Formats: sequence, C-alpha cells, structure tokens
Amino acid sequence: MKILQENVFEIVRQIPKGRVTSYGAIARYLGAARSARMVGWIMNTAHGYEPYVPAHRVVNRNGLLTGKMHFGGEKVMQELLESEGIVIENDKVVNFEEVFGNPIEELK
DNA sequence: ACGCTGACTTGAA
DNA sequence: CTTCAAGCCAGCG
Repeated sequence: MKILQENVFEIVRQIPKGRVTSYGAIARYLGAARSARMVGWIMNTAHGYEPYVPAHRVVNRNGLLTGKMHFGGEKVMQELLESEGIVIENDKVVNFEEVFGNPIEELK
C-alpha cells in the first residue's frame, strides 16, 4: 500500500485523452470504496501539483462535473473536457458510459 | 484539542 | 422511482 495521494495522482494521470473516470472507481481501485471523499479531498490537494493532474477527467458516478468550481472557473472544466472530445451538457457528461474508463480493469 | 465540512458512494426506506 | 442517512479520512476554523 503506497501513499494514497501518489496512487490517485498516478491513476488520474493514466487516464487517456477523451476518457473519464469516477472518484468511486479510483477509491475502489485503492481498496477504499467508501473513501471516495478522500479522492475528492486529494484532488483538492492536487491543485498546483506536478505533473499536471487532469482532475477534469474525474467526475462523480453520475458523470456530473461536481468539481468544476474548483478549477478556478465554472466553465474551465467543461471546456477542457469538450476539447478532448467529451460531450458535456448541462454540466454533465452526455456519453459518460462511452468515455468512462474503469481503472480497475484497464490499469490493473 | 474538538468539531464541522467536503471535488462521493451505496444502500435502505 | 425518489429521497434520506450513514461511512470514510484529513484539513481547517
């Protein structure tokens, strides 16, 4: 068991372009399915971390851009995702199931 | 030092 | 089907 923070950052960095994942998926991959909040908290610490952590590729289980407000802008996250080919509508990922990548099955 | 809040998830009523 | 409640750990007031 490594440092939780390092693990989360590594996983998020492994997310390919045009692909997203959920906090729960990461938490489950770390063996802390019920600690999804920790993932979100770590994302908060990821602010200013290097290399850049594509936290915009991490959304909640509903595909909703919950953390968009933490990007310094409410449209920044959406535009970042859209620039990667992800369709966002009403602050949520439309084709979420299509772009969703499970780290447990892909990074495993 | 204590208690609340938070970028969530899942299960139960 | 929708709504409510609990669990998780750490940071911050």
